[in-house]
Parts: sequence; C-alpha cells; structure tokens
Amino acid sequence: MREVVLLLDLKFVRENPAAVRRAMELKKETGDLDGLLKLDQQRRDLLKEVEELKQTRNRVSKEIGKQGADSDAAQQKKEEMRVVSTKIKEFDDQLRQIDISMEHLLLSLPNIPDEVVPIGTDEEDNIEVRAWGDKPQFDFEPRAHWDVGENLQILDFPRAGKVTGSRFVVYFGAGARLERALISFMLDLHTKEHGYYEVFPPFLVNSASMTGTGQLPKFAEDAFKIEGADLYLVPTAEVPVTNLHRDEILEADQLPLYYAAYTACFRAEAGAHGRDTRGLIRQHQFNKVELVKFVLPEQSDQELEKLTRDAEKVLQLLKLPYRVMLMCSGDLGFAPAKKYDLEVWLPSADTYREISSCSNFTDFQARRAGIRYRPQQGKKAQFVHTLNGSGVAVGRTVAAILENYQQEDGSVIIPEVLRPYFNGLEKITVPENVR
RNA sequence: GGAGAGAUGGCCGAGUCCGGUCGAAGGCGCACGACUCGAAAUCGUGUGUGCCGCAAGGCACCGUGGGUUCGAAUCCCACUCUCUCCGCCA
Repeated sequence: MREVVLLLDLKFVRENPAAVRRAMELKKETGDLDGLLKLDQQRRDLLKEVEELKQTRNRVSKEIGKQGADSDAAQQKKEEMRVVSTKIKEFDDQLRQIDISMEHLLLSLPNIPDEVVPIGTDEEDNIEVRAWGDKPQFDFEPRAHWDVGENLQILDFPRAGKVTGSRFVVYFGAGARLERALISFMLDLHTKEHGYYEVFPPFLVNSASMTGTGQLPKFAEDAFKIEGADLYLVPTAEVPVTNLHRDEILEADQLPLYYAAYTACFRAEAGAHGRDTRGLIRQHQFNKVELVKFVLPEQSDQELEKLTRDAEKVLQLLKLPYRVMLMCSGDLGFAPAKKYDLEVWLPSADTYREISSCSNFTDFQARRAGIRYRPQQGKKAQFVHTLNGSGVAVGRTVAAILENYQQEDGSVIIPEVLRPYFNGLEKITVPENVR
C-alpha cells in the first residue's frame, strides 16, 4: 500500500508547526493544523500498540507452524491469537480512519513561501521586477482584440456560443493559422534554444495526478470532471507532465529534466462570473505551451530565474511589451513557494495582463506525487524540486498580437518570427466583404 | 465488445497447484574490496521502500481493495492495468 500520508512528510509539519502556521496566515489559507498534530499523536500511540500485537501474532503463528498445527498446545495458542487478531483488526480500522483524516488535513496545507516573497495581501502588493519593450504608439484609438479579430473574421464568438457555449471561441483562417503558428514557434524555441524535451501528454488525467500537483482536493470546482469516470480535463499541461515521474526515484545525474508540452487547457472558471466576459482572456478552453522542470533542491532557485527568462524570450521575440511581477504572499497561491507572473501589454485596456506564470514549487508537489532522486548510490532518496511556467499562454498571446500589431485599416502585421509559419505572409488583412 | 494469458525488488525471473522455514532463489545491473602498471575477465562482500523507536529493534509492502485463516506472494471475491487472438473503429 502506498503511504500517501507519509509521503507528504508529516515529519516536516510535526517539527515545524510554526512555519506551516505562518505560511497559512501569509497565504490566507485555512487548515486545521492543531487537529492534524493531535491526530498525529493519536496515530503514533495507536501504531505502537498495534505493532506490538502484530509482533506477538507473528511470533506465535510461527510457533504454531513449527510445533504442528494440530497439537493441543497449538489449539490453545490459536484460541489466543484469534482474540489478538480481532483486536488488531479493530486497531487497524481506527488507524485507517485517522490516516484518511490526516491525509485530508495534510493535503489542504499550503506550501511555505520563499523568504524573498514580499508580504502582502493582494495583487496591489506584487512587485515589478523588470519591464521590457516599448509600448506601441497609435495615432488612432486602438481597438480591443475581439473587435480586431471579428473584423478580420478570424475570431468568432457567437458561433462558438452556438456550438458549445460562453467562454469558447472559434478561430478561422489566419486566426487558426496564428494559433497553430504560435504553438509551433514556442515549442521550437524551447526545444531548440532552451534545452527542453518535447512531450505530448494526454488531455485527460486521473485524480491521483490532480492531487499530485495540488489541483485536488482544494480546487475541484475549478476543474472539468468527466461524468462517471475518474478523469479530469487537464487545466494545464503541468498536471500530466509533472506526474510523468510520480512515484519514481530518479538518478541524480538525470537532473535537471526540462520538458516542454503543448496541451489545450480546460478551466471551469468557477467564481469568475462577469469577469473578462469578452474576448480571449478568460476561456474555458485555451492552448498553452508549458515548461516543466525537475531539479535538485539546491538549484531550484536559479532554475526559476532561468525558466522565467525562457518564457520572457517568447515575448521578446514576438516584440510584445511586458513586465515581470514577483507575487506577494497573498497572491502567491496554494502550491508555489515563489512565483513570477509575466504580464503582457494590452493597448486597448491600457494595462498589463497575465500571460505566463512561472513557479517554484520546491518539494511541495514532489511530496504529494512521490517524486524523488537518489543523491548518491546507496544514499536515501530525497524529494526533487519541481517548477513550471507557461511558455506562454497561446490565446492571450493572440490577443496581445492583435492589439499591439493592429493597423489603422484594421489589418494586423504578423510578427517577423512567425512569418516562416505563414509561408512568409506579412499581414492579416480585412476581407473584401467587410471593407 | 468476445476469448485467453499475465501483473513479484533497478531490470530479468523462480516461488503460487500442495498456505508456515519467503522481504522473497537465481541471474543481470550497480557499489566497494582483492588480483593488475592500468583495464577486461575472475573472485569476495554488499545492494528495495516506507513507517514507529534515543537505540536495540519492530511493523507494513509480492498490481489495488476486501475476505478466509492462528498464519497469505501463495486460497476466495471484486477492481485496475498489460499482452495475444477475434470483432469494431479515427
């Protein structure tokens, strides 16, 4: 039996309750830490008793075997062991209940924020680390990307609504091409220039995978679940890719592992009613190229910096202005220890919008998913550190391109680096019938 | 969907009919040591994971979950996955 509870490293919580408590405060998370510690004590007491009983049973059963099971003495012992076994069963049942309760409590404890994370309550307290690019100057009023896209007849929201529902979109023609070009461009960049290994994972995952990366049990309502099956639509490629190595012990010299994966992503967007109702910003289904790393603990800090730079490179090559934000404790989220958001410039809204999120999960996901490495032959396996980042969200990139590259006549210049994916086409122009 | 076979340690693979001496033979791989100028070959030793415990030590794990039994890798039930053949299918 896989001891899920124990892989979460109860020891850490037991020995550092103050750190866990502070993390919960900083992240505004609620969890029953005291209840957990109490259960832990109960469990250990109970474990001691039941293991003694089991020792007795094992010993006596062996004796019965040796002296012959039909002897009188054996009959006597059998009688005694029947009682012992009943008791063991009772204790084991109690233990199982405690384990289940503890697992629930443990799974709802957030990761500990890195010490450099600024203390804060919401996005107002995030810190701008750097900004890149010059915002485009327009001598006309820049239009929102949905207007640009619909005018070009490359985005169709009404038809998506008919076919599926709200928060879906249909791409046509050059729009569909643009989406596909971006996916290819991003994958090519990360695999050829940044050393990532391409993966194409399933778009459906089981609950163990969702738990491993931290989507479950806390955020069940954010996911689309397949009715009648233990399957979820992936909210991000992070889930299938990180879980590739679930319950594995990697060799130290395999690390670091870099993966780049394209998947569609599916999010219920529960609690986002009325937000970003127009356009590509908040869809139930969107495409994303995700970067995932498995690294040595002592290297995760610098690996996050590299990962972030790798994601930034996409925007730099596309010449899209952006800024990098360091998330404050209150905006950090449940699983990361440290997180940078990349925010791209959207002229029509006169603001930056998140287009990538790069996180260091330290050993948080590794504990939940049982991902370890062996530092040295014969040494005890340790938890790896996992990181991931969008490299980057494709739908939002389309939005940014449509807005930043729009021309007064409604056409949109295709960023130079994408033109090889368009047979050299330089511009998406308004169809005749619209003009 | 139908018929059959299988799931054992890093890998291969015995053990399962006839329950106890099986945390599990043997081999490969790996580590250390010997031999060697060095290496290969050879020989020797070691080599799963987790939990409880200051320690000695103990407990659990042979796909998963239940059951029978004093005792289960071995018997029974359910489930999952893999493989082969047939059917169907992008």
